[in-house]
Amino acid sequence: MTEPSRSQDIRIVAVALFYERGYHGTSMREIAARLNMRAPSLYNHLDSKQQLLQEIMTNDVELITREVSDAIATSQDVITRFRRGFEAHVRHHTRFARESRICMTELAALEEPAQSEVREARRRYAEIWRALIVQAVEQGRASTANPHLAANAIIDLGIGIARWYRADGPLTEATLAGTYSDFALNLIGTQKGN
Amino acid sequence: MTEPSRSQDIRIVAVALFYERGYHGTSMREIAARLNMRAPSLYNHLDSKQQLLQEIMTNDVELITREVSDAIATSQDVITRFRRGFEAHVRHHTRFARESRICMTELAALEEPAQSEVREARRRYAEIWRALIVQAVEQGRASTANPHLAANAIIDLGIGIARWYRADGPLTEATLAGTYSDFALNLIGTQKGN
DNA sequence: CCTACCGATCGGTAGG
DNA sequence: CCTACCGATCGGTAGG
Repeated sequence: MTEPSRSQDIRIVAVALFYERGYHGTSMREIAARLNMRAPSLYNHLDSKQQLLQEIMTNDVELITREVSDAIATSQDVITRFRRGFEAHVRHHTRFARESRICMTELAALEEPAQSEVREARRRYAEIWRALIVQAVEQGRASTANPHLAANAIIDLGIGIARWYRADGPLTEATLAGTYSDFALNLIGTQKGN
Repeated sequence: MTEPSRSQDIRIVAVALFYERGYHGTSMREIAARLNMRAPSLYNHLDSKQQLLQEIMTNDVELITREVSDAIATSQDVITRFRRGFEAHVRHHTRFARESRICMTELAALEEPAQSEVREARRRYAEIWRALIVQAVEQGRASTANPHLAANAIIDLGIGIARWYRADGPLTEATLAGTYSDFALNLIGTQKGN
C-alpha cells in the first residue's frame, strides 16, 4: 500500500510550494506536477486545498507548543527553563522554517473556523512565554519592565529566523541557538551566565 | 482634476486589501468595489496589478531606509545613533504596519526584476544595522559576539511589531518605541542609561 | 491513477 | 468612467 507515504509526499510538496509562492499563488496542478501526477489524482488523498493548508498550520503550532513545553519542563530554575525553552523555539524555526513561515504568512488564507482555532493556539503559545517571563521577574532573575512586550519580542526573534535562515548556509543550528539565547537573556534583563 | 488623488485612493485600498488577503488573494474587482468603481476603470490610473505591488514595496523599503538614515545622522555618539535609529525603525513598523507586512509577506509575488531590486534594497538596509553594531562593538560600547546575527535580530524585532501592533490598541507608539529600545540596547550588550 | 470537463473567476482590452 | 467581453486558469467532479 502506497497510501500513507503518498499523502505524506503531497504534504511535503505543498509545504515547499506554499512557502515559495504562497497559498493563493500555488495551484493544485503545480503540486501534482512535482509528483508527476495530474491534479484530479490528488483528490484520492485529500479533500481540498484548504484542508492541506489547515493541516500544515495546525501541525506546526501544535508541534512548537509541545517542543517548547517539553523543554521548559526539564528544569525548576526559571532562567534555565527560559533558556531551554528559547533554544527549542529557535530550533523549531530553523528545522521547520518553511512551515513556520507559512503559519505566519498564510493565516488570512485559512478559512473559518480553522483560522480562529490557529489564532487561539498561537495565543496559548504566547501565554507560555508571558508566564515564564513574569515568573522570572517576580523571582528577581529578570528585570524587564513589560513582560507582555518582552514575550512578543522573544517570539518575534524566533519567527524572524524563519525569514532568513538557510539550512545549507555556514551557520549551524547550535551556534544560532546559542547566540540567540544570549540575545534573549540580555533582552529580558538577565545577566549572562545564569 | 481628480487624477492624482484617485491614484492615491487606489494605492491606499490596495495596501488595505493586500494586507488583509494577500496579493494573490485580492482581485482587481475587489479593489474597484471598495472605491465604487468597476475593475476596468482602474486601468485609467495604473498599468497592472503588479505595478501596484511594486510601488508599495519599493516605496516602503526606500522610506524606512531614509527614516533610519536620517535618525542616525543626528548624533555622533554610536549608542545614541543606535537608539535613535532603532526608534525610527520601530516607529516605521507601527505607522506603516500594513505596508511593512506586505513587504515581508508578498516578496515572492513580486515578479523579476523588481523582486531582485527590493531584495537588494533590503540588503542595503540591513547593512546599515550591521555597520552600526560593528562600530559600537569596536568602540567598546556594545559586547555582542556576533554583530551580523545581532543586526538580524534587531531588524526582526521591528518586523515582528508589524505582525501584532494595532494603532487603536492601548499601547502608544512612544511607549512601544521606548520599551523596545531598551530591549535592543540590552540585546547588543550595552548597559541601560547610555 | 487517468482524461474530459464543469462553472467560476482571474487580469486585462476594446470601444465608446 | 462604463458595458461587453477575451483567453487563461482556477479548484474540483464524473466516470472509468
